Amino acid sequence: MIKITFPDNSVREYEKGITGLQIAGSISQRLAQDVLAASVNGETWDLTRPINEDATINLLKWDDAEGKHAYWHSSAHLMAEALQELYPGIKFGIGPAIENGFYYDVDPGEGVSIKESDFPAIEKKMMELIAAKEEIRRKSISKADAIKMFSDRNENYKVELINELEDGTITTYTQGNFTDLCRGPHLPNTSYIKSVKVMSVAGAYWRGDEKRPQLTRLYGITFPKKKMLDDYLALIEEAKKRDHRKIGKELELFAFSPLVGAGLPLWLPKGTQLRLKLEEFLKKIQQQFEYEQVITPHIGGKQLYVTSGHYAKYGKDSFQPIHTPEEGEEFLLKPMNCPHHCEIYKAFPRSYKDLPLRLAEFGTVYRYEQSGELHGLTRVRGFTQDDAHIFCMPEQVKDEFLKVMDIIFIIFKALDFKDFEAQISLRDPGKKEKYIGTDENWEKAERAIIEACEEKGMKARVELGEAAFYGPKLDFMVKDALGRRWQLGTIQVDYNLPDRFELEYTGADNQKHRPVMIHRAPFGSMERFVAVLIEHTAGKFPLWLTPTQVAILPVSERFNDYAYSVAKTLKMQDIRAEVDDRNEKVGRKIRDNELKRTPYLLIVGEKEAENEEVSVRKQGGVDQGSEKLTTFANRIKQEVDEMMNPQVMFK
RNA sequence: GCCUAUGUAGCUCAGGGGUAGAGCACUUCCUUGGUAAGGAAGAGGUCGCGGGUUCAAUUCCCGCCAUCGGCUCCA
Repeated sequence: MIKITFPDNSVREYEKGITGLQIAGSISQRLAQDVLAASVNGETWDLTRPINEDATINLLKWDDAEGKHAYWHSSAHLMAEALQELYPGIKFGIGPAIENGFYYDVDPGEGVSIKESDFPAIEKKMMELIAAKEEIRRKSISKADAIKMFSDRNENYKVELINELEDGTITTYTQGNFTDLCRGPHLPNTSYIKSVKVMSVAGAYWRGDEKRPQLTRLYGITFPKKKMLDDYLALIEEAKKRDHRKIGKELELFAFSPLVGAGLPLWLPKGTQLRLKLEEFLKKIQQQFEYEQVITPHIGGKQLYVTSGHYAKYGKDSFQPIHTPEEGEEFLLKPMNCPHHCEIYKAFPRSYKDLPLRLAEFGTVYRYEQSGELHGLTRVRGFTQDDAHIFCMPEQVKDEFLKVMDIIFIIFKALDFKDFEAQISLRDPGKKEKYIGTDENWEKAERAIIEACEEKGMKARVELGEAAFYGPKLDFMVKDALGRRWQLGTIQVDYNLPDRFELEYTGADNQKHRPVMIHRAPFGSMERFVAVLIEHTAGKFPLWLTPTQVAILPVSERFNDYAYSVAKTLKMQDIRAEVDDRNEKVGRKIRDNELKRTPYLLIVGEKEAENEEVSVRKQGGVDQGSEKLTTFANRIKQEVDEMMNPQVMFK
């Protein structure tokens, strides 16, 4: 007999060799139906794997991440099995469970491609294999046997994986005619899967390496109930309605033009109003934090970027140099603002009394992103960073870093961004050649970031190899409507550019010292930030961000037509109030659905009759009582002004 | 840059070798006191661009461009 301890610390005795599924059955029939995997001493196991020693067990269901993971992992195998049936000679790469569903990377063979039109056949085959209720069996295998087994089947991708595994830890899972190298865990059989959907197909490089073969990646998702699949698909449809590209077009915020070029957004009047409000908002905060605003040109001489190191690193992959009538003279579109700001620092001799020097600029930069990377406003080739560079003494770094974090928190709070993630990006210690600067400087900078996060008590994910090439960074990531992560705010500690530009200050000791530079952009870029803001609010921005257009319109017999034409000219959509005059045909047409979403504020009324009562309505048309037109107009104006004041916002 | 898909009216989309269709929106008129009202008439397109095949191409083929979903990249 063995002792099994449950999450509530209760203990039961079972026969040696009992399985998770049997334990679940001993508790209740329902649990035995719902359970998908078992956590045994903290390790996730198959339900059918015998337990031979005392153990702590947690039975995992759909709502447990690990349960769902096992479910989707088995689904990946199921899809692979279906593919093996449909595409003889197909070779398999890897097929993991992911956040929503799973994928499998496959090589269907020379000249064979799997297309969207093939999905129904794949789904049909998967359903057949489900109906066959194939048992999924785990087996330990020696490294030599594994290599032989997969070599015999020409599964060179799998063989490559096996070669990296340690002998004695290798397992395979088999269902029907399909055997896969896999750590598991898996469902007991294929019939657990009820509803399947192949979502999309994409190319994916083997092991994420551009230089290696490109495999076909099939994404899929499965559910234990048909309704759950329908709900999931409906959810995606809903999310697509929040797509900033769609809303940005509807609200006339921004546009693209083939003549201007891909990835070069045009800010339309209303989008510009929104953006300027955000910029003004940040400027006010930055004033309080003692930043100084600067302006620098959109181009810079080649030597500027040779000095900064960017030319060597990105020169070939950037917009190419601008030439002048002067022989050999070259300018580059600026891909970042730092070098310009370094030159501002160098414009004068600096004393320790001048530091920290905080130079801020809404700097527009141009980067030649790969064509396939462009994405709405979130990934563009010309964008404006809410950039600033803080030049400070080494002992001021942490304090300055913390202050920047404060600014970011203020912004996220003001805009109700709750679900952000923080990520500390360090360099890949194995690939030091990818980065510029000394080991000592890197270590100092990395330590400063980690300590600052600890001091703020902020949990941050640490990613190796994600650092910028000149320094480590702390990034703030926010998800878009479809759950894709985008980096917004960023803070980067840089010991390298000050070296390259030979920046100096005179210390209290009358000696020359090198300042440290902190790059930071709380929004990241105005383009990406607005995009994410649109998706988070579905285009219903907070009032203080809503560009306001206060108009007082005359009321007359022809009111309806006149108000309508004015509203149309102004592209008004948000009607906040209307004259309450039941004897007139009051702007019925204005409440047209199409007009409702304009980020404009409209007050209609008669200029002469300033004492006219207006009815004030909430969204949804609920009467909020009435007040004088002028009172209302003034109140709204004041309301908006107050909301624009950061001091009021964060009390 | 790579893989997949798409590109037809302002928007959402249908169609298909014989020089274009719907709904919504738009214009004019009529009707209408209520949160996406109804009717009549009208306007609107070089069917992404460039080649090829054909008597004839928006449709078939090739190339390019742009866009969607991914991969790689992201100073």
